[in-house]
Amino acid sequence: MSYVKKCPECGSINLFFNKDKGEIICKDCGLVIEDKMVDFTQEWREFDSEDGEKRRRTGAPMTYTQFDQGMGTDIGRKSELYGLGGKDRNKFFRLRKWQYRISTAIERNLKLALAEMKRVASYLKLPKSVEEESARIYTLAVQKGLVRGRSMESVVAGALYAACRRHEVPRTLDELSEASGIEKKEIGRTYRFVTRELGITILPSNPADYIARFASSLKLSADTQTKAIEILDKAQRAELTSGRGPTGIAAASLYVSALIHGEKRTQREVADVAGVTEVTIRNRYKELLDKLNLEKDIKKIKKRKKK
DNA sequence: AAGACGAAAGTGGTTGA
DNA sequence: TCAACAACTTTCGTCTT
Repeated sequence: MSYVKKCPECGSINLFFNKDKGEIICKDCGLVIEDKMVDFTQEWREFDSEDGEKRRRTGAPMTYTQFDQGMGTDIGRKSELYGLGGKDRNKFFRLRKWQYRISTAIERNLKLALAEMKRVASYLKLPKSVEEESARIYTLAVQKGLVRGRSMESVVAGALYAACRRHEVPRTLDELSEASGIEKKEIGRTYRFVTRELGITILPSNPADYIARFASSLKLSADTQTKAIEILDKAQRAELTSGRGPTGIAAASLYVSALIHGEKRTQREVADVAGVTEVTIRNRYKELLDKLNLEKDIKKIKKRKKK
């Protein structure tokens, strides 16, 4: 297996390693560098604990979701004091004190923020990869001093939102807002600010990414989903999508395709799960009918019903 | 009676001077 | 910093099933 250290596309060394999918992805340009990777479990067997100690070559995985990336040194607790004489004992306490002092405001802030992030992420059932990315973004933001003057929570929410977008598992601002208790516009503001300051480029979110989630909460069939994506595709080619809110488009496509497949949902229902109003769905829906001449499909259904 | 449709006025955010 | 502007929402009345 070739061992990749740099992204062949943009040269970045900022690679993202997704254990579940077995992929390596470039965090900067999104290129999937290596997929279908082999097996990452240890290749030896442990017959007793000593054996394992000897053969283990690495420590715990490095992660951004721990405030010190899982690599800090801990000076132990009292239980480990057993057997230390008076001199050593004093030394031990001095070291503890220092450690405490060293953990500056930044680190304490990070600790708190990452706890909050974990909470929100699990509330939204976000995959680990997104949480990781979000933690990375937040860490960078703290290091650049971008949190100053903003509430920690809002930056956390902004980082999460950005991470979702990057990983193409978009959650709407509304959902983030509900989960974090931060106002929607506040999240949007910090999100824009942080991404701009950190120079993170975010691709405009793709309506297709919303389809699966909306469809499942509406209990629509896989066929309907496929059709909706097909419609979306056509809509994009007809330039109906630029400038419009992606959720509106996704919702309208789903609505139409549900209609075609005879799994009718009311505009209200679709509007609710998509977080837009019926009116928006209607507007998009009308455009879709006009530009993609789907009328014939709809009419066919109606005729079939009459028979 | 519920859902679909459309008009009109209001809202928050972006853009360009 | 302010005004114009586009997208979207809210509200409400009417039509259709």
